[in-house]
Amino acid sequence: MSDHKYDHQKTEEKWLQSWEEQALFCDSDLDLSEDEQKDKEYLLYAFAYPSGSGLHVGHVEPKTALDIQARFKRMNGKKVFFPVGWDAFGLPAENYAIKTGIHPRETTKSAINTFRRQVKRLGISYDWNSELATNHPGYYKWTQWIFQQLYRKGLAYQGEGKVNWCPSCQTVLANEQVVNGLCERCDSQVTQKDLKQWYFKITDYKDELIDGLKKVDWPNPTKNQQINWIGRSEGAEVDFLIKTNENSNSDQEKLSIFTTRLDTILGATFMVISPEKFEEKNLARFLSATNKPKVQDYIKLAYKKTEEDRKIGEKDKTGVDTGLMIINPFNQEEIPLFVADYVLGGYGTGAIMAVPAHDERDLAFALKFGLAVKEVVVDGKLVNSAEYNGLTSQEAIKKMLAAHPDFARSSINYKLRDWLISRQRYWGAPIPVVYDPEGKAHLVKEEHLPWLLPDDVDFNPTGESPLRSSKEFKARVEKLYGKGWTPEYDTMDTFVDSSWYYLRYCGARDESQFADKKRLQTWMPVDLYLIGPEHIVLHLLYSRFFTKFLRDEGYLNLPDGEPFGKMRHQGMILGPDGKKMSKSKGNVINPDEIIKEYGADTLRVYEMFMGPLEADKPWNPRAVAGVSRFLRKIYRLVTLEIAKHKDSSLELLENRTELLQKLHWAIQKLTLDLPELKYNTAIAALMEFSNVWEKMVNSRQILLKKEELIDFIKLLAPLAPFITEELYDQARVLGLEMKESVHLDSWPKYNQSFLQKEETTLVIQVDGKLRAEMKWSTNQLDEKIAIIEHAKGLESMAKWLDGKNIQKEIYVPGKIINLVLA
RNA sequence: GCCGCGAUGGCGGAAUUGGUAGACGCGCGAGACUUAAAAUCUCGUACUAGCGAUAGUGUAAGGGUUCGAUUCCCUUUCGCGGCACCA
Repeated sequence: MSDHKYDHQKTEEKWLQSWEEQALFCDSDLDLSEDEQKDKEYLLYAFAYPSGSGLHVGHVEPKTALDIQARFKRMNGKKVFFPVGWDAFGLPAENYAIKTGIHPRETTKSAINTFRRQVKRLGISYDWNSELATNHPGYYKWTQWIFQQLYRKGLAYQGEGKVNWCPSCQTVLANEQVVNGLCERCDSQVTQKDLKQWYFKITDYKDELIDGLKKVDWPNPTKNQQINWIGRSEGAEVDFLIKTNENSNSDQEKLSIFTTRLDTILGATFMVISPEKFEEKNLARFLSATNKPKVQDYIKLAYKKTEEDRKIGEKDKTGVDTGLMIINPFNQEEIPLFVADYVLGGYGTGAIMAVPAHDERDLAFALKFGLAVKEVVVDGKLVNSAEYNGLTSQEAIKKMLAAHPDFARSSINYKLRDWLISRQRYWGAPIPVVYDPEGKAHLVKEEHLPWLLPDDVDFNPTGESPLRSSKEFKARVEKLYGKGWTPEYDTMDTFVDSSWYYLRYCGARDESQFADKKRLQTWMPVDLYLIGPEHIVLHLLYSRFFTKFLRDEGYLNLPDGEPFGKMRHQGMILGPDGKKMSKSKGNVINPDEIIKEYGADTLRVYEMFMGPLEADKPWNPRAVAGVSRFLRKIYRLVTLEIAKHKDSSLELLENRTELLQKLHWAIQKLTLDLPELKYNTAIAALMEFSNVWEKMVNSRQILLKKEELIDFIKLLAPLAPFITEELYDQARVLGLEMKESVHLDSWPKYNQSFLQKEETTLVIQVDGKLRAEMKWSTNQLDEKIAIIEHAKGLESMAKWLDGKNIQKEIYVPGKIINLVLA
């Protein structure tokens, strides 16, 4: 008899090589017939940034989860497109270059090589023919092309924008590099600096970005996050007047506020303006000599804070009294004007009326500065509001707007801002713009795309964009456009790269267009997008914006304009200590080591078994061994069964009902759970079946017919592709007709007749507490009266029912009986 | 601070159109095999009381709706993700 031990290392490498030779999943033919298109399945994993430290067990989870989906769908006859790529531009490679002098191109290349090797070792069935990397000129040519299309439509424009600036390092800092307002490298105080930068006008699509969410199958919380981010709110704009001493009526300064609670306007006891708006309107000219320096000091201080600090610091509110008085147009009341940074310059009108009785932030501010609190809505009705008393909030708003069109009008505000894409960095796609000697911007001519990222660049921070140090770049522009012309030195935000990669997959090698039009038609939209929760807002919003824009330009026939039909999220794999894995905590698990010790199948199945895909889950080294045990047991059981079939003296076991019930139950469970990505319960079902099987294994008779044995192998194949391929191969001796690979075979079917039991267990409760059980024939579960009578007559029920009055009898068919006493 | 999510045995988790809480795995305990160990297998394992049958308690805390709540509603606590230049 053969040895039933499984050598994972040898076996996995054998099949890896075999799959590679057969090019099993590189369906170079992405051009489907119309008939085949109905069965298309485009599976997308948020492509990864290839970090220098290699693949992380956290990467393994979503890749495996989608791979299982890909294999399951293929076995169910779908045409699967499962591409792979690398989000290869970005800050870490550049920072590494500053530190070591090694060019980001080199580190990125070797990081991608490492990732590619590791991903292949996991047995992820990607279509490598469509592989792409955003730093490749063949890719970023089209990133630049999209920039140019946006520019032509007026959706890319230049404006002033603030950046975090470290005066000591002489460099722009990412928010991530600012820690408590200090530079992470040198601990200097970070300041804000104004720069002329490029923006994409995503706000043109704000309403469609909200409405489109109705058309997609995304988790509701994700939709809500997007909706709240766009932050559409309906309200009113009201003009207040600043009371100044110099002028009487003629040119009184207007100050507009936006409010969603116009009904509370008679409860406004002060007004707050943002530092930015105060400066913009030059209100300092009205200040008294004593107030002026005070206010200006405050504004200076506020400007030093980053926006995030301002938002987070909201609970400890700061502000300064300007000494100016503002006139509420609804009752001519004079209220004081404060400058405070809890009001943001960029939202609404940059000024608010403060109603401390009905707004928590205003209340906190009022309490700190000793300001009046006036209640104007009680039990849903207005009070202290003159002619509006007694009205509901809604009625009051309507009446107020109707009565005073001269200074109050309804208005809709959005939190969404335009997308700032300029980065003063090297490792990104150059913005394809040149400036003429007068400083006017022109697009780089299309024949000059890709507008190559220069190589002769000094990465060390000098206070200016790194591309400025390239002689080649300047010379190139003068040569192509004329003397005195200069390039744009900034590069694009890496979010621009990642906003359209799922389109580029449909034609990754196409040099004549951003993607193959026919393949876009075939494969878009994406059928399942799996991304981490950290991408919920920005990446998805930007991608949807790009898709809608390209559709509007006629490049994409996608009526909904929604790129991702169904989307789900994976959770985070935490360290064994339950904390986020990080080098500094020393709790990082390396997938290579797990593969070496247990094999890729174990790693895959373990990660899928840890818990629900979307949950954060801590790593448990011992539980990995448990999964390995499970797979080795399967190997033992299957090879033993194959051996039994070869022994002609053995016969099929007669009473196999329990085993077959469990098998068909498991087939059903996996058929339902796998498409729902409920892998943890699917694996549990396979374990339950193998437990039943194992208990019978000492029998000298055959337990599973040949076909049933193959069905079981197929059931496990999407989850553990290596060991199942090996077992499938060994099962060829059974002489059944089989495919070249288990992964090309079809998904097993379950037989309903094994799933129905003759008797059903009913639970009997008294006052909602479990007291007894009874069995009842499954096809007579609608006999309510007989069932309740039987339950009441049970011997074990006597002690609960004797001498008691039953007030109510509840029967839930097939489930419970509840007898309610007093 | 704002937006979103979560909390179930010693641990990861299972169960929700409201109907037997704890599937499956880990760990732990006992046993079998073995000279022994490893490996493997069998049985047990929420908590409290009891030899046991059994009874009571129990899904972060408090309250509510219901015949019945892990599931629905309200309040609170704690934890996680995002907050526009990390990707």
